[in-house]
This record gives sequence, structure tokens and C-alpha cells, in this order.
Amino acid sequence: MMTERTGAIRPLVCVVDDDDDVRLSTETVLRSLDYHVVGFADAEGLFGSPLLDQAACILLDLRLGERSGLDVQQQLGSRQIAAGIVLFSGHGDIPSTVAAMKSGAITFLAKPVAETTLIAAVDEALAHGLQRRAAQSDRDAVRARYDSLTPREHDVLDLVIAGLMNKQIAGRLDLSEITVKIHRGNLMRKMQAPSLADLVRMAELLGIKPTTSRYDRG
Amino acid sequence: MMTERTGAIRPLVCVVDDDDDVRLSTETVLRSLDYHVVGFADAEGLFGSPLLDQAACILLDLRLGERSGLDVQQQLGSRQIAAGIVLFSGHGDIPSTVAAMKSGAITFLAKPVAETTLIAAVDEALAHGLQRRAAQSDRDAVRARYDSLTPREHDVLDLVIAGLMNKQIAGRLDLSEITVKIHRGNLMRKMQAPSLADLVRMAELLGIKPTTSRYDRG
DNA sequence: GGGTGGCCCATACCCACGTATGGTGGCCAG
DNA sequence: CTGGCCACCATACGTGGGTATGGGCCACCC
Repeated sequence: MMTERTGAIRPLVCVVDDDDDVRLSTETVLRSLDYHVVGFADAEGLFGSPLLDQAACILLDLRLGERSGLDVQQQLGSRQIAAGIVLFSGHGDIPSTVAAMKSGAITFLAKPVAETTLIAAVDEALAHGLQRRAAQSDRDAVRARYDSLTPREHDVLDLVIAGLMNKQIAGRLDLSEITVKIHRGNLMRKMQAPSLADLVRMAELLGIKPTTSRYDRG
Repeated sequence: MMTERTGAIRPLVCVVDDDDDVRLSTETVLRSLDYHVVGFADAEGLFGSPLLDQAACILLDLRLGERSGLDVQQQLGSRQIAAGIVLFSGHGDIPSTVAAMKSGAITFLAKPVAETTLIAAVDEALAHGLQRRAAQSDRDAVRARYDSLTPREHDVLDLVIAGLMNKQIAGRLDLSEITVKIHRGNLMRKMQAPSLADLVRMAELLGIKPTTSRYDRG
């Protein structure tokens, strides 16, 4: 699956809690089990850290000063952070739990958290985070190749993955068939697609839906 | 998207609660808003009903006599019921909520449920349920065609979607190239795939991963 | 025993695909 | 203004894909 190995990155766990006692003790527990842990007292610290992009698991307190952990979670999502997120709280309620889970949290823990429970949650979050990270780096690589295509190549790709023949593509784009062939050959090379099947899967990965399809006009 | 229209099915909402008062009042509220509702006092009633397959939304009490609503939810999942599931409970706790959401519940409501909250949850569950139902019927249709293939056609399909040329497929399966072409033509017809691109997407839909790929042996 | 269906193969033909070679024109930046 | 990139097109050739025609072998079932 083309997983990325950027010089043996140890999976990173971020602990975000404004309560120093809770945060530090959590960090200590995890470090004793050989996890790579970084703590933050607030959301600003987390978002300001260059380590954020390496996080594979983020433990997030529901109450972080003025902000809600749910807001932070949303923000992590919009920043494309591919980490498994675990929320925890002393006064957690059901609506918060539902909101967190809907936004893709791995789990929601009630303080005080038993050590075994914590470990299980972290492990699960790490697994998800690493998997998401791998998937995302694959997708980014394909996306980069896709972005390197010229506008015309994009047009052709779109119709190619719709299953149209070169002749039909030429008709749609008001081109000669030979020109379509050239664009097609170029985009296959640029996308590094060994075959049409691979190209279709790449397009699926990028969420590119084929336009109209199968209706030709000579 | 090939959505199925089996004679104007009105989306069905199932209410499962052993408390008659709660169940009946919920039914009444929903019916007054023109939802199509059926109530059940226990899980046995639900699973025994022929209406279950038509359900697009299931409201499930967390406590159903001896059984947990979570068990029922699991069972619904293993029975391939494509409905949006909403759990609700008077004494809901966070672990239950997490478990429900992990299993794909739309939301988890605490009793007593405000009417607007209920409606919002039902609408969301219905939307999910109907979408899942449509997706599932599409997938089932493709699956049926896939199952109609002969073993040899399965072999060939597998290598076709891996992007191999007929010549390479013939080598792998120790066949003549012409035989591969025949199988290929037959499976394209049986799968009702207008093009290779569509075949690849069908295979993706069925979760068929291409074997090895791109390594030939002359 | 004859029918059905799966599996296999050959020749032959046509079309689709890919690419090489060679050329035109537009646009923009150095 | 020249070099580079994009877009466009033509002829030509080789290969890949699809299908028709015709045939052989085997297993299973009525």
C-alpha cells in the first residue's frame, strides 16, 4: 500500500489537558509504557506545535479553558490532521459524547480513567491514526500527480475514466482522435498509472466521479 | 445511482420500547407528523416482523427487558438491515453511548426526549437509512451478477482488474490468449459493464482487491 | 443417449489503442 | 526574440482487444 517510511517516526501521542496534575500523570503512565508522548496545557499550544503533524493519537480534554474539546476536534479535522482522537472528561454528558463520536472520535472516556482503559483507547487511536496517515499520504501522492496535469489532460482523464472511447472523447471535446491519444498517453505517464484499471482506482481514491458516462453523440 | 423503486415504499420508522406509555406516545407524535410508524414491545417482535426489511429508521430503547439495545443493534447489523438506528435511554451512560456510536448508531438520546430533538434524529436516521438502502441494493445487484460468473471467469476478472494484458493473463492461467478474450467478453457481458472502467468500479464496490498486479512472467 | 453448460483452442477480421515522426500556432518569461 | 510549454493535427506502424465461425473435450442430468 505504498506506506511512507520517513526515517523511522515513532508514533506520537499528544495529551491536551489544562489540569496539570491530570495531564502530567497521564503522560507519566504512557511514557512508562514506552509511548512517545507530548503534553499541552491548551489548544493554542497544540496548534502552535510543529509536532502536531506527526501526531497519530490525540487525547483531548472536553474542557480546555474557554474552548470546548469538541471545537478543537473540529479544527483538527479541518486541518487534515490524520490522528486518532480520544476525548475524556470528568463531567461528560451524552450529547457531548454523541457529538465527539459523530466527528470521528475513537472513543470518549470518563475521568477518572482506569489505566487499562486508557491504554486500550490509545492503542486503538494509534492504529486508526497510523492507518489514516498511510492512506492520506498515498492519496496526497496521487493528488500531486493529478495536480500536475494540464487542463486539457484533466478533461481527457475525466472522460477516460467514464469509460469512453478515444473517438467519443474526441467528439465531446471537439478534438481529433489523435490529439486525444496524445493527451491520454501523457496523462497515463504523469499519473504513473501502469494500466487503465489503476487510473480508475486512482480517480476513485481522489473522489473524482465520472461525468455523465456512456451517452455518446457519434 | 440506480435507486430502487419497488412500488412507492413509504420510509418506515420502527419504535422498539418495552414501556408501553413511552412507545405509544412516541408513535403518536411521529404519526401526527405523517411518518409511517410501527411499534414493538420487544426485540423478538421486531426480528419476527416482515416489516423489518423495510425499516429505514429504528428507534431502540437501551433496556429491552433482558436484552440490551446494543445487542439488538449488533444483531441488526449482522442481519444486514440498512436502517439508521437511534438509541435512547433514561439512564444512559457514556460507555453505552460510545458503544452505540461505534456500532454505527446515528445518535443517542436521553429520555425524556424533546419533540424537536426526536424529529431531527428520526429525519437524520431516515436519510442515512434510505441512502444505505439504495447503496446496498446497488451493491447486491452487482454481487448477483458477480456470483453468476463461472470460476474461470472469476479468475480472469481478477487479473483484468489488476490491469494485466490478455497475453499476461493467458500466461498466468496457462491458457491461450484467445480463450482469455472469450472469457473476458463473456464476463463483461454478464457483469453488464459497458467498459473496463465500469468493471473496475464494480469490483471496488464489491471489495475485490486485485491480486499481485503488474508482475508478469512473459 | 442426447441435451446443456463449462472450458478449451484455432483462424480470421476489424477496430481501438499507443507511439513515433514531424509539423503548426499561441502564450509567456527570461 | 528565443526557448519552453501547452495545445493541436497528420501519416504510419505495431500491438492489443473484441467477436464471429467452427471445432473438441468433459461432466452432469433428464
